[in-house]
Amino acid sequence: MKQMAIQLIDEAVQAGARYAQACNVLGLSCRTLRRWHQDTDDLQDKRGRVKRIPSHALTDWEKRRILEVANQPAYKSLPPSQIVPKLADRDIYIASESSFYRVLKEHGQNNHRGKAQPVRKVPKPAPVVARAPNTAWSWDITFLPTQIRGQFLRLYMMIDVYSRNIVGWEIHEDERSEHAARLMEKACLKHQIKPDQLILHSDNGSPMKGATMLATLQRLGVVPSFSRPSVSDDILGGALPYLEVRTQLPVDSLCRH
DNA sequence: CGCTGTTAGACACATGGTAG
DNA sequence: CTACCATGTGTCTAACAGCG
Repeated sequence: MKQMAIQLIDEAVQAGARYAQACNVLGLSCRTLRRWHQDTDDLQDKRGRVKRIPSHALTDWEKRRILEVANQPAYKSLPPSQIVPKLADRDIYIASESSFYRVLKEHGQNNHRGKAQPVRKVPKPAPVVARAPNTAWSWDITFLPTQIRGQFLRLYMMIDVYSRNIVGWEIHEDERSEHAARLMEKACLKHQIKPDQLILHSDNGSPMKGATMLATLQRLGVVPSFSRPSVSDDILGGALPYLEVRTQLPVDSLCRH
């Protein structure tokens, strides 16, 4: 390609054309042509070559060494973030933590070598929006200290998410799905909840998910909703709450309860 | 609730190449 | 010589889920 361009331009110049004009026709600068003339032994176009390996790239030997070390019994169950410092303690440096990750990934060996489970993408559910009173309730059990050290009572409390009104509460000595079911029944009766009117949100405690409670909810036509595992702000006030509140009430009226 | 392990991405830097 | 681009490496950080 280069050789052909040089030949074409030379022929044009011999025929009386100017270098600049001739180069322009081919879309080349004069400097490029002069460099090509100086460098006639290497006329290969080096642009866009697929593989250009920097001089500081890891060598095959270094990559093999990374795999070798990572597969040694002492290191085979450790992540690069631990292998690299352990090697450093022995005055050995092969490559950085990131390079270890890259090389292991390249060879399909980066499969959560440590104790932690791989990160799983849990899709965020569409938020439940409370736009009116008695459309979404939330409930939980709170430990109440007694005068006897180490002994606690349990406060079962349900609030209406929209108005923050306490819709029902009871105190018991233990955590049981039966207590929760009875409280739910009383609250629904008191507030005249109709089937399919209400969503009840809670965390994932055993009384919340107990068979008695779930059966009661089903009988009352209340839709159960649970926080996602390991997500602590799914109920109220979190940055991305599972349960959102659209309330028009003044703040001081909310604080009165 | 705070820490840990893992991963992806942003960024800086070095190197090697072309274009002007 | 400078500007610019592509690529590889190292460092740091944020995000996320799991764990104690």
